[in-house]
Amino acid sequence: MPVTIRDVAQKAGVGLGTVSRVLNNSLLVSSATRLRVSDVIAELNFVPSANARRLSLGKTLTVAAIVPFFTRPVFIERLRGIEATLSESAYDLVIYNVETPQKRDDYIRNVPRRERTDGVLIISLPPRDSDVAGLAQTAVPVVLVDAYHPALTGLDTVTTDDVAGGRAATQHLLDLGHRRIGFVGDSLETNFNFTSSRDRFQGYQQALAGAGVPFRREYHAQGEHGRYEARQGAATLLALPERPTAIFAASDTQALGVQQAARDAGLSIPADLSVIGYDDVEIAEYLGLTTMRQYLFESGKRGVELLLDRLADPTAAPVREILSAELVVRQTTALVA
Amino acid sequence: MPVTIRDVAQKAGVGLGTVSRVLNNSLLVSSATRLRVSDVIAELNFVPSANARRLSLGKTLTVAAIVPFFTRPVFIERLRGIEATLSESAYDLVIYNVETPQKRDDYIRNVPRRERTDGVLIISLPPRDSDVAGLAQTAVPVVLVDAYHPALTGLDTVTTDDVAGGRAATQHLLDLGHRRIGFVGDSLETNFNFTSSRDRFQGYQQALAGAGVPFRREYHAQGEHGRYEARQGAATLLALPERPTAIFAASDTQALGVQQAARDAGLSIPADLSVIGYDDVEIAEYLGLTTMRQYLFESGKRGVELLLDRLADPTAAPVREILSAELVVRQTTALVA
DNA sequence: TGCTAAATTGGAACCGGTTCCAAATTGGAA
DNA sequence: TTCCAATTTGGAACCGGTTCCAATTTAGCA
Repeated sequence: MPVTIRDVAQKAGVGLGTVSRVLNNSLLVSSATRLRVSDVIAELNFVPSANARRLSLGKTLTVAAIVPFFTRPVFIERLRGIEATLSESAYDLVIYNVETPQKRDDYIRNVPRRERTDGVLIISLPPRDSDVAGLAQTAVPVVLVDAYHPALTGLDTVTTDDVAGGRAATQHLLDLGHRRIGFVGDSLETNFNFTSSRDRFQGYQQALAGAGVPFRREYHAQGEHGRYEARQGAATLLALPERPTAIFAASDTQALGVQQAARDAGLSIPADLSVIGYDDVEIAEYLGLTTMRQYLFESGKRGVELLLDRLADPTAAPVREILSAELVVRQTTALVA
Repeated sequence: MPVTIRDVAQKAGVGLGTVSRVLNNSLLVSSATRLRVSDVIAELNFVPSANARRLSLGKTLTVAAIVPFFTRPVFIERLRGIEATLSESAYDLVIYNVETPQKRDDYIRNVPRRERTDGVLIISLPPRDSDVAGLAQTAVPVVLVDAYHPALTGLDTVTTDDVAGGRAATQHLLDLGHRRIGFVGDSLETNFNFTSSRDRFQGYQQALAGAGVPFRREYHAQGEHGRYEARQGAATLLALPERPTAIFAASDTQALGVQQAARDAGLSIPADLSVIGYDDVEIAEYLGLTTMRQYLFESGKRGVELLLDRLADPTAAPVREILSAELVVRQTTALVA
């Protein structure tokens, strides 16, 4: 029932190869013919079948993004960069949302296949050792965004230096005179092997060491990622006999939980407790939260650009890009009392 | 290079029709044959080409969602419902993000085509009169979610009764004794013809009328959707000689702007000013914002369900579903002083 | 005007599935 | 044992594009 390229060819009185050439702006068509064919295409309201095109080209014209919890602000912002950049190209975006370790394994193993997609972006999901062999020799290009594996040097990657970011956040608190600094973050071992919290914790430890402040195990609260869990973790810290005067939360979401805990404990911010978050999500500005700004949108954008580059030239040397994070001082941090 | 169904057939010593039957769980295969073919499929790590399948079936196995500003929390939450429901089916989701009126027109006109997709969800974008003819007779099923057009009675729709919601929000303020109630919302005419703010405004007027409170034009602030604009609009209201004692914001985002304006004006909430929002986005709970809860996730879920039903039975009578909204009282509303 | 190179054009073959019809096999009843 | 119906199997034709090669037309030049 739909109009096909053969209908157009017949009506225009040309061969179907010619119609195809017109569609693809080939230079091998005389302008008279091009005009005639274009008219018929418009007249019949012909739109070529994307599927036939894909099959014939042996490409899917599709880029896949494998992303965990895609409704969290951090991932949304990265996706926005991906979408904005990709929408200018000929590729469609298909999102694979990961909410369980099973889906994660399924997608990482089965999405990067020529039959499914032309290229893959893996967001914030560090490959496991068992994935490495598969990813190192996939038929389609894979770009890691905010994820890394030491053995996957062949893949383009865009990461943020979370260790440096964690150091900078902690240094900010040290500079304000704080010495009793707590850390509220994800469990060091997560189901999804997220590294950001772990790396920021490492930066925290480095900064403390650099300032000659001993790390106190009891100042480290870890739990599932989320506001509620962070609130509980922070509550424990604030109940200590010698409570921290400042808390570094591994994400803005967790910083909100810390603020709740402070409120619960009757502490005012920043007078009694300084709080610094991480990410600079949209709501942070509204809440006046001091935080580390990550270039989230940019990371998605760069990821797509690297992927498109690689699709254009599969032999180019792999690129490893590292974005920086930047301290944004607002109203939740102050000199130690 | 990739393994094809013919490779499998050859290796298993069967015809390619038989392999296809195994893939599609046809009953017309003996179990011995099925087993043998399955073994070869596993051995060769064969995955059928989705494109070839689509072309052969004449279907795209894809559902399109046309959604404005997909990074806003409200739309994200609807998309989450869509994604969660669709991921259980055989369909992939392709998101068309609308950020300009041009894209909107382009997508509404060109996405609902058999060549591109099997079904379309249009989110929060009310069709224009010029779209009606096209949508009424598209080749593919279209479901409207949070959007409506009186002439499109043939389409399945899921909407929320925003007029009733606006009435309920306003009634809550009236019940608390407020009589000077402001409204901060979108411009009545928006580029995208969004109806939610307009409808809630209508509910607001109805509730006022029902309580015998005259509508005061100067209590109505309108502007572009956003926190910043709402802050400005609210500032104007709060600067009036006889300022409102309560403000109904057409969305939670705008309610945040109203709160900022109150803070700027040195008013405390809810002692000096009651504020109610709309949507109950995630952050509302954290901020203790009184608001109207919409079933956003549910709307996406139902939209997909209606679409899948229609794909299964194109002749069924169109369904029109209306979700309700629910008052959630938190800490930003109180009895009038 | 005749001839050759360059520019256009037509359409078969192909991409990798599904489907349908005809052929082969199996099983049961007579 | 024979025959027929039911079950199972094989593979050609098809979906609608692209591409490549051969054929045709056009253009340039002696």
